Amino acid sequence: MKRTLENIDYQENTERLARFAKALAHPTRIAILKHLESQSCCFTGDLVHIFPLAQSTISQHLKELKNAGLIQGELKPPKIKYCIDQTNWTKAKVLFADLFSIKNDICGNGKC
Amino acid sequence: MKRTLENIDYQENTERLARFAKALAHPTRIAILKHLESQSCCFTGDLVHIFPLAQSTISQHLKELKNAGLIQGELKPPKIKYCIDQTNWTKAKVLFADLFSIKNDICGNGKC
DNA sequence: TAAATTAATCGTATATTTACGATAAACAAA
DNA sequence: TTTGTTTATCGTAAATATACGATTAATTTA
Repeated sequence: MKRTLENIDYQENTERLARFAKALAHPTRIAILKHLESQSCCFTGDLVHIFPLAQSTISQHLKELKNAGLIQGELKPPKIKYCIDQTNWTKAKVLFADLFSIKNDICGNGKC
Repeated sequence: MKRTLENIDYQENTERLARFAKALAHPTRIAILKHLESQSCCFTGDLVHIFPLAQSTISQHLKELKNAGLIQGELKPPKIKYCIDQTNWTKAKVLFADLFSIKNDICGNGKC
């Protein structure tokens, strides 16, 4: 970015969808989410063993997923259990589905 | 990124999904796609009038969408008509739907 | 209390992204 | 041929993303 950035006002959903997409814009994060889905939940340490990445790097990816609202962490001292945030996960699912289904609105008024 | 980058081998679909997500990771590009869907097609110039961004910036966003395969340009000298690339658009739709539907596979073997 | 375990955060280096203006290229129209 | 229109590309600046190792913080265990 540079100088201005204009601060364009996009539709709320457009902004939200872009944020979700950004969180999904890295293969490691997609893989983490897939793993969370299949295992329902997991700890940071599990992921450190699965991926050939530093613990701090995994932690950073988890932070981004958390900031995007796609996962949530539950304290299980001394570990932290991460799970999909079902509410936002569903929200994201709907937003993506909407984007890809516009084409089906043949008459362009949302009624068909 | 830095030094190593490890070059982790993720599943083909994971990589592809991440690339699509990256293309969608900016509100301007989402808005461009929504506009393309509603209008079916449009010229670069149209977008320059719609968004308060420099022509070169719009062009750059279009390039990224094109590189991701989500849109394609057709020469209509001296203009260029951009449309959704239906093939890849469908591919992306399926990949996102798959990601968000893993949860429905309750028994974890893809059979339910 | 001391040591071990777990995960976040800090500091840092490099790559990529995003924006702009300026220029170039392709073509139509005069 | 010259001019105007349209869009891509170049060069550049600033912000963000991605990776690492080192450190810190919280809690359990010995």
